[in-house]
Amino acid sequence: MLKKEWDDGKVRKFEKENPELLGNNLVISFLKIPTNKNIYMDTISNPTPKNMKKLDVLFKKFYFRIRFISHISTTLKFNSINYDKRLRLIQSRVSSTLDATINSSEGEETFLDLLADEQAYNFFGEIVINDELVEHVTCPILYDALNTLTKKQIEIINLAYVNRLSDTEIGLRLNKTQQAISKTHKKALGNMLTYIENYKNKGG
DNA sequence: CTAGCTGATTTTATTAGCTG
DNA sequence: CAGCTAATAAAATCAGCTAG
Repeated sequence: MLKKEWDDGKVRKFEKENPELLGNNLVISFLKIPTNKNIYMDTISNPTPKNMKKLDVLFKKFYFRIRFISHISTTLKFNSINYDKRLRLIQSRVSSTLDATINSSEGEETFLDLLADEQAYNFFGEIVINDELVEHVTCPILYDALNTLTKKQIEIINLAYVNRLSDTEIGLRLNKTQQAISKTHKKALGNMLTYIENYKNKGG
């Protein structure tokens, strides 16, 4: 490659006449990149429209990149802060229920620990999805309590807690009114509670 | 952008009364 | 007693808005 024929005098003159431009942090960063510096020297030494255009395009690209990175960086920071905020908010709202600790024969655990994963793996490593709540329950008392319910009650409990349907949706599926579902649902929970309380009172 | 407020709408719970 | 309905009360959710 030919040695650059730069006019040092012209460059010095230009820099003397434009101290603000050359003092600009963005311009300083731009000129730190060798390719940019070369085009800059070319353009000052030989300011043809072609050279000027080249330098202009190069600087625009450089500027866009800086702005883009800055934008992405700000967005990421902003989003991560909000994500964290939201997480803490959700945590503060639900912590009193499933995260509450209870005493069991296996020491201290939370209500969340009593629930098994929705997805379990069988002997062959295949995912098995159960649609029966009993299959998800690992707490023996809860398991027994579930088994005291009527067929209808179990059906509604399954649809409500496994299929995540609302009372209205269950009613549509079973051809019953929402109120009927709500009543049976409540009755089922009440029956289970009675069973568990009786078990505890007997010294379980 | 989020939290918080408000009014509208939807969902859930309760009640009274009926049937098998 | 279990299970159902209609009417209605209560609670939860949503959409739109504002202040910080």
